[in-house]
Amino acid sequence: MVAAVLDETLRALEREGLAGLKVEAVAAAAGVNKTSVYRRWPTRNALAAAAIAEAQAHLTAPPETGTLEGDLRAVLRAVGDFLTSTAGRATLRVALGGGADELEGAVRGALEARAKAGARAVFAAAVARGEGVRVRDAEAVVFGLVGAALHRALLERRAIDARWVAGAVRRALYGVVASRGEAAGAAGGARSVGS
Amino acid sequence: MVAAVLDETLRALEREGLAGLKVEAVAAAAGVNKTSVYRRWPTRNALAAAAIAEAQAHLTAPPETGTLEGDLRAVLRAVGDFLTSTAGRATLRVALGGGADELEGAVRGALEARAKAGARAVFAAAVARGEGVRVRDAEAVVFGLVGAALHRALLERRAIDARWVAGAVRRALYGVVASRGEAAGAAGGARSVGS
DNA sequence: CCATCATTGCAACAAGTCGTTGCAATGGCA
DNA sequence: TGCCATTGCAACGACTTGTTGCAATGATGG
Repeated sequence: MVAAVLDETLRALEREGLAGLKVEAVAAAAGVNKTSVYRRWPTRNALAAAAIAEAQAHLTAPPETGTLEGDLRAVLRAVGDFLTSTAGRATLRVALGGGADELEGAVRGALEARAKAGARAVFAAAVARGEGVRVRDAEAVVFGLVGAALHRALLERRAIDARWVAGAVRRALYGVVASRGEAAGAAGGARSVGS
Repeated sequence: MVAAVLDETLRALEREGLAGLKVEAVAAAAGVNKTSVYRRWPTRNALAAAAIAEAQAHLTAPPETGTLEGDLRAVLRAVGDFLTSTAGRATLRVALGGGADELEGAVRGALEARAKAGARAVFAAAVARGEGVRVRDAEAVVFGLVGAALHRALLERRAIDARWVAGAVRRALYGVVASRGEAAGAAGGARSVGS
């Protein structure tokens, strides 16, 4: 019963957002009486928080690949999977809410902490391997990539596939300005790195 | 009366989103009877659509600066201003909605078309000037920058100031990998370009 | 100055939603 | 069997939503 309700809650959050979450509708969709839902989760926020916590618990960090470009691709693919799942879209809808709500802030904080930790880990490993990057750029690069994925998944509504991920990571690392004389070379060379 | 209601509608959309929009509350906040609102805009979506259309009508394209980096900074600053305004946040909340709604799709389409047009114009001008970029990358770069701004404004909730804009554009154009031997030089040199 | 017309305010309404409560039914466990 | 926690069910009061009829207002034109 708990699992079914939390699952339907995620589905409802994805569709309607936190403000539009209807406990009674969730209960009905889960084949349960609304009284049971109210008894276990007294408020709308408690129900939403439980559903989101459940969803986050199933997340797992991508494995190391041995190169910064590979690691970033893996991270961005994981972000893409998250952004195209019901759990992820529900989480994001709550995180992107108005701002006054306490739950929204907590979800935002959790997402940001996760991204920040991943960014530092991946860049620290790259620096240790002697790749020409600075840990100083870690957050900015990863936040930028996650932002690009947000734009693609939530605004453009296009698929976050391997091809797009590879291009985004390549642009983030090497830019798009042809540096003196080695025009397409950098892009082509970079494309052979990573998973 | 019309202006006051549409203004309050934007404020309400920013706070509560499309699903949480309460016509009666908007009317009260605008110092108007709800009947008058219902007569002019029969449905919730009609009211929201009118408010968003009003908001978009006041937008203006940033001026050309003479360099790609300067143009991109101007565009990103404009995006930042939009994302920190009531009108912008309201628009985005609607655009990022569940997906089934017709209004949401229309708003997404309008935002994307605007970004796409800006991207092509800026990159086409840069290519014409002989800067080492390809128009092919225009959309990807601008969408990536807009996405980064989304992440910063809506998830991190940090200010989109000149410093951050300059860094984001520099990274987008030149990347973060120190290309053979000119480690910090590329960043420092790039910083002197543009507005 | 008056007649006309559109706009707005107001009060009441049916229908529906929200969260609570009291009580009965169910089912696992000793 | 007796006990306990969990769930279903029906009813409730309070509130919200969108509609309607009617009166007040105010601008325009003769």
